Amino acid sequence: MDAFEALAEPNRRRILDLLCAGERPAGLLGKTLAISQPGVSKHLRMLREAGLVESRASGQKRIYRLVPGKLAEIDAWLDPYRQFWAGRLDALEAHLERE
Amino acid sequence: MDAFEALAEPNRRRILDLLCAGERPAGLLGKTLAISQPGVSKHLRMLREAGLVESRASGQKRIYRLVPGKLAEIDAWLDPYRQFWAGRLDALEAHLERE
DNA sequence: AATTTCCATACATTGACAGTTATATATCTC
DNA sequence: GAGATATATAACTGTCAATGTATGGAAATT
Repeated sequence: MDAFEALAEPNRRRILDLLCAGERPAGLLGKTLAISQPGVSKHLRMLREAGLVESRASGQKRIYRLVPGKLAEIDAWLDPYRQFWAGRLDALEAHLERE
Repeated sequence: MDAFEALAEPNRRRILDLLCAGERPAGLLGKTLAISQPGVSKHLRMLREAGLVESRASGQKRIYRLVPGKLAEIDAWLDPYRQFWAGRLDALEAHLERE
């Protein structure tokens, strides 16, 4: 499961949104988002396999935290597209098309 | 099909990468990426439904072009996460956690 | 008008994933 | 150590996407 696939699921994005505010135990994530316990656990597993989160044990609990590296990669992937919504390169594009 | 789902498929991202260099007819996209003709057509349909591309007819051909709006939305979604890979807010996060 | 080109769509198959239920494992409390 | 809590995993099911094959339809060519 790569990062793009992991982000395709809305609940997983909501989990990341919560973790953006700081690390959280798995159970709290499930309760906050009203997802079943096995549901959260599997989403967290996929987020882990995608490299988007990490976990550590703390007593009975597993505390999850965001790992920003993969999101930074996506941010970098977006880079060539930024020129489009900046709207600055219509003329350049037309020029390239002519060649 | 929303934009995140559309981006989950590697060939669709490659299509967008090609369109980033300028508009292209469907057939050329398929030939460049070595995808079957129905394959490209269906990927393009999903990209259209996700609002990531638009097409216009030109004779027999359908010319596809990038529509940057949805990518800009994803860019905006990433915004709260940028603080993480900037690495500037560890202290702030710890502070928030203490409350 | 017959043929070719370019593209979309219908159909069928396969595989992956989301959700539920039930169970297993580890930790904590008493 | 017995029971309760927190999490992970297994098994099952329904749904949907990805792909291949075949077909349909519009525009260009002859």
